[in-house]
Amino acid sequence: MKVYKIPEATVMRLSIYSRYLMQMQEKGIETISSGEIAAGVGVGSAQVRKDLAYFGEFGTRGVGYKVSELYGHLIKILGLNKTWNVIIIGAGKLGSALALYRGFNDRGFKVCAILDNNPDIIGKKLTDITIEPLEVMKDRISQHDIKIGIITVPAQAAQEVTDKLVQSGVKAILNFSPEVLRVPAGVTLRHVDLSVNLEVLSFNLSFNN
Amino acid sequence: MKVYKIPEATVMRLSIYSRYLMQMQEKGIETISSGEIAAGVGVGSAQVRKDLAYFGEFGTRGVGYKVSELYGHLIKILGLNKTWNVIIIGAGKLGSALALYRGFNDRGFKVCAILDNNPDIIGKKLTDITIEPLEVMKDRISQHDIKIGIITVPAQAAQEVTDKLVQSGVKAILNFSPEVLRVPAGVTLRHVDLSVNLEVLSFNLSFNN
DNA sequence: GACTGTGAAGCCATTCACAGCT
DNA sequence: AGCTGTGAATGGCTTCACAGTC
Repeated sequence: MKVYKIPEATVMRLSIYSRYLMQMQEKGIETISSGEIAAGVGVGSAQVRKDLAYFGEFGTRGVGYKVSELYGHLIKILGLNKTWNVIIIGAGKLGSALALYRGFNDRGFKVCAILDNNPDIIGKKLTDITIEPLEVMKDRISQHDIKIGIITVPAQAAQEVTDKLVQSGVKAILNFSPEVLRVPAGVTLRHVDLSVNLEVLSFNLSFNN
Repeated sequence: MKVYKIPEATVMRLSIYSRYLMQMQEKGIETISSGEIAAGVGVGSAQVRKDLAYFGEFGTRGVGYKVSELYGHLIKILGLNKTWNVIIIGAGKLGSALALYRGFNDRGFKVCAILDNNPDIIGKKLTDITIEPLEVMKDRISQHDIKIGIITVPAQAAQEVTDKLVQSGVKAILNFSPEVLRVPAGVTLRHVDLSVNLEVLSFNLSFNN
């Protein structure tokens, strides 16, 4: 375990392996090989073993991996052996949809607050949380010890919101706005660019015929 | 008929460059250098030039690029010089949010149909389109010559819906469900895995301290 | 002097292939 | 015999550095 930098692609695959293992566990499967995991998630078996090798030796030669054990390791590696409180900024359609997305809860992410600056929707309830104004950002973040923020505001507001989140102590940001954001060192940023994803499809359709 | 293989990362950046150029154009800027584009979107200037070099020589040495001209080239490269009709399968919160997402319309994607199998929401109107049952899939796809499908159904329904889309003539799929999908050769697939994105953040928060 | 276009170098992730265990 | 773990080979994207052009 003498590793500095883990490839991001590896981390994403670990997340996918862990979900696959959860399914296998529910099916009652107790032992699994790298080849079976690979077939299940659409990668090569050497890739699976290499990804795991960054973090230790979890298998038994000649046998494979114990599903529950490997799953436990992956959950710990991914930091999912605790609940992460999350704040969403932007309570439009997309922000509201994410706030109610079950997939987050299932994996240990809890949306504790959703903020917006539109007076027309402030006060509206989404199941158990209420849309609040941006002013409460700092309070909610320290109150719930929030480390992760999700941005679903329009492009022109995104950098300002980002700065406020960072200033309030958030350490990781998932950006759904179509804007390239800057964060200081020490803050992790990921960009889910919806239009870019469709445009890659458009490119492939246009270019390959 | 692939000529050269274009890295996917390049295509994604081209999409981002094009959006940045649109902004610069609106600001009235007529000429721009690779270094300015690079600074604007957070990459290196050599990267910008290499990305463009896959498709031709668009600049003038010693000067830079004409914004409107380069923008036009990128739009054509990305296949955005036409309108793409899109179908969404799954009219839950996320599917509805995507159906109403302005960013798609702004870039030439038109959501023509949104389907679901839940009788409680079939018939509901989202602005100008109405939620319809899955049975109309094939009709809508041929009627609007739809090549792109977006999947926002639960995991357990995703592969079945994918197969139906492919069978109905869709050639590109954007998958928002947390499920690894299989498509035949000739169909492009992209996966936007919301949980994976949060889990990468969780990993970074856990691992780097 | 400034900036593009590009071969070469560097770097990083993936795949191969096999030694090592069970 | 079967499967993991891993050094070596491969392949591919990014960065460098500079010749070419305005």
